[in-house]
Amino acid sequence: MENYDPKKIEPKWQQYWAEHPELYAAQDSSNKPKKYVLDMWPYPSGEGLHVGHVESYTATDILSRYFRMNNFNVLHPQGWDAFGLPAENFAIKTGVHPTETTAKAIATFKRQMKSMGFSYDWSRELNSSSPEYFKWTQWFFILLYKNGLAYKKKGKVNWCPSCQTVLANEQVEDGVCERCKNEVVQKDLEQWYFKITDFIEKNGNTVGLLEGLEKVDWPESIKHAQKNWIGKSEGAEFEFSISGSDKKIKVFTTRLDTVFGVTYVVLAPEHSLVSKLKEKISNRDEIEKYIQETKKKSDLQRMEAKEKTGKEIKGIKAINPFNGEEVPIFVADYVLAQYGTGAVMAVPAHDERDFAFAKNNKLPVNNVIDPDSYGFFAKWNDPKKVSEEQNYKQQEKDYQDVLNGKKVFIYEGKLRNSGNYSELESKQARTKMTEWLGKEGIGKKVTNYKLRDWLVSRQRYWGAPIPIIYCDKCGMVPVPEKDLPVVLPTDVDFKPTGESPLVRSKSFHDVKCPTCGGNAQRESDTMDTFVCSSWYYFRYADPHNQEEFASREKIKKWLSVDIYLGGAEHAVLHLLYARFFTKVLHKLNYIDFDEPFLKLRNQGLILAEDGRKMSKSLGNVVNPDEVVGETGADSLRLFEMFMGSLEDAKPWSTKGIVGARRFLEKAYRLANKARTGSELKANNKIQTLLHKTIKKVTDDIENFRFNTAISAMMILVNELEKEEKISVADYEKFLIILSPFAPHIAEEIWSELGRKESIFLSEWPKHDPALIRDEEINLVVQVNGKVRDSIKTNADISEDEAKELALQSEKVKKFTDGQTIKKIIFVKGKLVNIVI
RNA sequence: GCCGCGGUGGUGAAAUGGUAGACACAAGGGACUUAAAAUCCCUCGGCAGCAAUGCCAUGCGAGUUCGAGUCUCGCCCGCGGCACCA
Repeated sequence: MENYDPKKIEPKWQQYWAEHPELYAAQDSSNKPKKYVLDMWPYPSGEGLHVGHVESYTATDILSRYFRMNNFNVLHPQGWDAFGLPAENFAIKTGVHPTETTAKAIATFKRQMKSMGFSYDWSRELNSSSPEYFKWTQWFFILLYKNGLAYKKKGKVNWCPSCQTVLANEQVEDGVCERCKNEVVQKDLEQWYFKITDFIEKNGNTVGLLEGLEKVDWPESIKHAQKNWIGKSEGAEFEFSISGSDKKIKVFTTRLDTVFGVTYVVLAPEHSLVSKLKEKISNRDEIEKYIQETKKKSDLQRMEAKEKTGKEIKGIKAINPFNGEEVPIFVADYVLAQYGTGAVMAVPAHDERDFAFAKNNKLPVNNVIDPDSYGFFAKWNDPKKVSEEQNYKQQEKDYQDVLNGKKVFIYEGKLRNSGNYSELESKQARTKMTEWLGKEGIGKKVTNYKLRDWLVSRQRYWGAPIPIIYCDKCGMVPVPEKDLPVVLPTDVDFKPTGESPLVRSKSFHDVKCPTCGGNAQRESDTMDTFVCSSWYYFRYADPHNQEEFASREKIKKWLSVDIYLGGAEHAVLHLLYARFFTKVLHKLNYIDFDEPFLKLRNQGLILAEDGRKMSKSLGNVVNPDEVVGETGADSLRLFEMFMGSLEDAKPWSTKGIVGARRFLEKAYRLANKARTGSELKANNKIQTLLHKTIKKVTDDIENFRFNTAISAMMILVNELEKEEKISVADYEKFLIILSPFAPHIAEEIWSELGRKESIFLSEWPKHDPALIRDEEINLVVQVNGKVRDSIKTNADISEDEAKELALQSEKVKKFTDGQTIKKIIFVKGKLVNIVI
């Protein structure tokens, strides 16, 4: 055998695999059990594949190959989330059409993926920017539109001045654009929305977005992020009447139990009542001025302002229906117009924000929850924290401060100063109070959510056109299915103007109405690229279907996705939207499942060698092409899996990769020692280790612990190296378990051994339970939990024998001599602990 | 502020409540070589000791337990998510 030369063997086997698609193609007509193993499809950026891509694609490749060898019919496709701003921005700068840029980037990505030996079924490749694909994206839009789930609405929206387009709430992070990091401003615009809020809770037979999280195997952090984003809060809505007006102020609260502590009511500056009550307001100018001022502030400024500002609306008062008290009404920008009713009852004694505002405006603070009743002192009573008397005095003072309204108390407890409700616990009080509201007809139990409908229209070119036509006579008309796809025109000027570039394309914009044939115009906005990626996993099941987005039969065969891998940054973006789409299809009876991704894992970030994020500007990006060229794809695959656990962030190490390479070289050289059975004596030690390794690697793959699977194989190889001869049968078993990790070298050695068929047609080896049983163990002997000796003995030594053995140990005697032994703990096959 | 995840050698990291540091990188020493590379062997958490060995050690402090990196509580630090959501 020659030396291990990945430059030679890797291209050779990549070509072989390209010529033998039957090795990895998903089989629509097979009866074998299926596995759908999916990567989040990448945006084909001009920069090419990142080592972070390589990490997660290697993981799914290992799983796919492993499942195939375990006799599963595996669907493992790849495609391109090809619409998006970078290509369009590039076009603005250079005039090169996005179609061209995208095609080039895809070619690079695909070449790089093939050079890694990933076993994708390329016959199912998708490209979201191809008309064959976005025809169905448009079809989905119309499906939603026809079912009342897509609608147009004017309202406050997020506008990115740099990207020159609106953004969904999910695409705004800390007030800045998720893409370009510029500050987002609010604009009043008419835009398209998808009714994602219809699916927060159960919708017909379709399990909602919240409840559905309970049954999927996803990282807790992602589930949490989604729950958080949906932001469910249960409370009550009820009305304050206004003295001297028949208008009412509707408020939402989760703390109805504190309603006797209301000392004022606040309206958001945007609240419609302010203008409706104009005539009654005596300080109209002052209020108007305040509202204008807050309008000037961006959301970011409003959030950052620490002072709670506001103005009292003079001339009117709100009446607390529970006690008939008249309280002042304020406008203040700490109340959000978009949430709840845009108005709140303020209870400074029991809410930090109200407390801060009340202090600023010298408003009364009325305590209505007894802090003593609900463990206010629990914290102070902890003897570890406070045993000193001076702290008792502090407690006393805090207690008095709460009662006197000098301190805020936000916890629940027993009500006081609350009329008939005094002495009730918070929870009980809320129930009774809500009942009373219902009886009086002034309020009810209400659940609020933070999640808003998904804003899907974008004023950009490089996306799927929204298939709607505006007719002077017929109004809004969806493009008939037979006319789909609505393709992108080529006569456009890419320069962003705040309108979609499509507006200025004559060939695109003017059209005949499909209903009446009269003059009409096309909708010129395109769809958010997240719409394209909300349904692509269906298309892989049936990628060439001309009649449907995918046939029911194929969907039934392949979906749901069994294993889904991708970055955590999609926690509330793609992963939420895709679940919404699946739920819509379930509701409309296209499919019979309502969660798209059963098992989700996030790969951790691969950081640069300096521990910072890889970025072009820092010049610390690792290019997979270079690594493959220098060390080989198998080494890169192996090393990325070996670096640490899949889900953790970990820094790249140029030096570290040589460990992977050395391991492969050792494995390769072992072929020289391989002999057929008759030349060998039975080697129990090797047999045991081999079968333990098979078990460990199998378990580890199933549990995404690729790093420890590799170290187990390293241990095996280190041991095999010490042998003069090894059995071919044993060696082949090792090659098979290595093959998902390092497919090229495994194929190469396999064929060197004289095998004519691909190693990937082999069956995954099973460990022999009889062989992995240890005959001998090291019995650990502890004294008071400290290890004092380790005695080699047989594995099924009895309790009495073990204790006897332990007590005889000289090392142990040093510690036990002259002591009374209280007891002896025995753990079978493991240890003896002598307690003195 | 709230929620989630994490903190282990020089480094990346392993450890069903049962020998902490497997595996690998780096470093040091040695063999082979005219020499280098490659390869192989040895050492490699800290302190003390020639050694046997002992003590200390998984962010800090307590607790549960025969026994805690692992479980509980309280802190500190880092990363991520949410955040004037009433």
